[in-house]
Amino acid sequence: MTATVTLYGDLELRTRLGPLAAHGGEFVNIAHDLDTFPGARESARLRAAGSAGAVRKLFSPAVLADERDRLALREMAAHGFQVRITAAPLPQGTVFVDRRTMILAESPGAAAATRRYTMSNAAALVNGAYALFEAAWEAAADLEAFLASDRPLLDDSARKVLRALGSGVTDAAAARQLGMSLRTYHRRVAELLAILGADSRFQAGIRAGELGLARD
Amino acid sequence: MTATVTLYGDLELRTRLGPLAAHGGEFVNIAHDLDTFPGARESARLRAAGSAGAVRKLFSPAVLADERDRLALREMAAHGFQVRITAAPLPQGTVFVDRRTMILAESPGAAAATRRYTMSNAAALVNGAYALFEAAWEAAADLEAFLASDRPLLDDSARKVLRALGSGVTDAAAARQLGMSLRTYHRRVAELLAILGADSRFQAGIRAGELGLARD
DNA sequence: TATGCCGTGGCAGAAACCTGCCAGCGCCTG
DNA sequence: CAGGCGCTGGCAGGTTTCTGCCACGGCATA
Repeated sequence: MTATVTLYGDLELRTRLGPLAAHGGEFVNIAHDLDTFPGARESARLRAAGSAGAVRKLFSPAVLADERDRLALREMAAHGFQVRITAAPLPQGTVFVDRRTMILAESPGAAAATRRYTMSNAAALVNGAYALFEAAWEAAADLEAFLASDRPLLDDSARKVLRALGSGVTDAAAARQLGMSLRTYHRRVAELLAILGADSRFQAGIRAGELGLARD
Repeated sequence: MTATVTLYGDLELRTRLGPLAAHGGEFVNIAHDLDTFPGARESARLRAAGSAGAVRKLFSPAVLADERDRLALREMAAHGFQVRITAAPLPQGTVFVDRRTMILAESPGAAAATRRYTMSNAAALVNGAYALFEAAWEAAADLEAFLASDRPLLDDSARKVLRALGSGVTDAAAARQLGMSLRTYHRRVAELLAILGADSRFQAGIRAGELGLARD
């Protein structure tokens, strides 16, 4: 294979990717959701019997929109795949095989027969992209942690409470700032902690920090 | 230019990169430190007069090891560059120009004349790598936030306290788990909060979460 | 040996946080 | 209009956290 080739259609992708992925080495899949690459829902299960520990999957939060896909992700994780969610949209799908080959999905919305993929084993390109993947992976949240918190859609009130909490002032001061009574503030804090699935403020802070909630 | 070419030595890099970077469009620089790409310390200053807002730089924490480099980064930020630090090592340097061209540094430790770079404007490759960059960027910490916390090197004891705190149990339970008295645990907690520059546990939790300290 | 320093642990008092209880108010519905 | 519901705010009691104080033990040094 020359360093970089274009694959036309899902059939050609499967033809080329199949043998690469079949021998059980390291497999990395980065995608917007389970539609980014064809057969993602099925291939995960087929591979489950192999060296699942070498499989890493990074998705955008969009993958969690569908209940069945959430179940599918959980199943992957239960089979030993490492699944993480990043806050970024990941509009472009990427697959790494054994850190030597990468395949990029070019046309997210195209039909299976016309969809194009770019496949490369040029060391410099693969290594560079892989390093970026590692950076994104490092910062991404584990699937279960993500689901546990469910990346809550905090309403305005909750955001304000989170910000006040994060500023480090006493509850009395924060309540005054927000123009509510201390009792109400305490209620809001308790609700926020419940949303974040935390039993303490520190634990809630870690969750919020990891999910980037304090940046919103 | 064909889709992907190899550049040999820093001189050829500058010859090709110079015109691309000179017109002031978007410029992204991803690097281990300020040695990853030649002239990083000088070119940042030369560019400062242009559209600094379109310059983004992502570094690994190694870039902060040298005091002068920290000052250089601060200067970049003061000139309007966006500078972020990711927890990943970023062994491979990458430059994106206008989201259409990317250049990857191949030999981090090589001498200037023998160092190789791979340059590509293949849309699929560039877009895919760029998406990964965006994911890493999204999760990276702003330089000032990083420096403010200074990514504390927590010793074993502090890590244990952080983990105990993050588990959500009471201080009494955590102290028992760690085999220390409640008073000592409180001292350790206070020290950790001081290290994180926080006035409350929630605030400290956010800091720790954003910095990925809970994962170590 | 005596002294000083440092870290630990117990205790106490204060501050901060947590939550149940209840009254009051506004809104909605029959 | 009356009744029900939800939310707010004050209060009280309890729990958790915070930190100063002091005694003690271990270690290093003169």
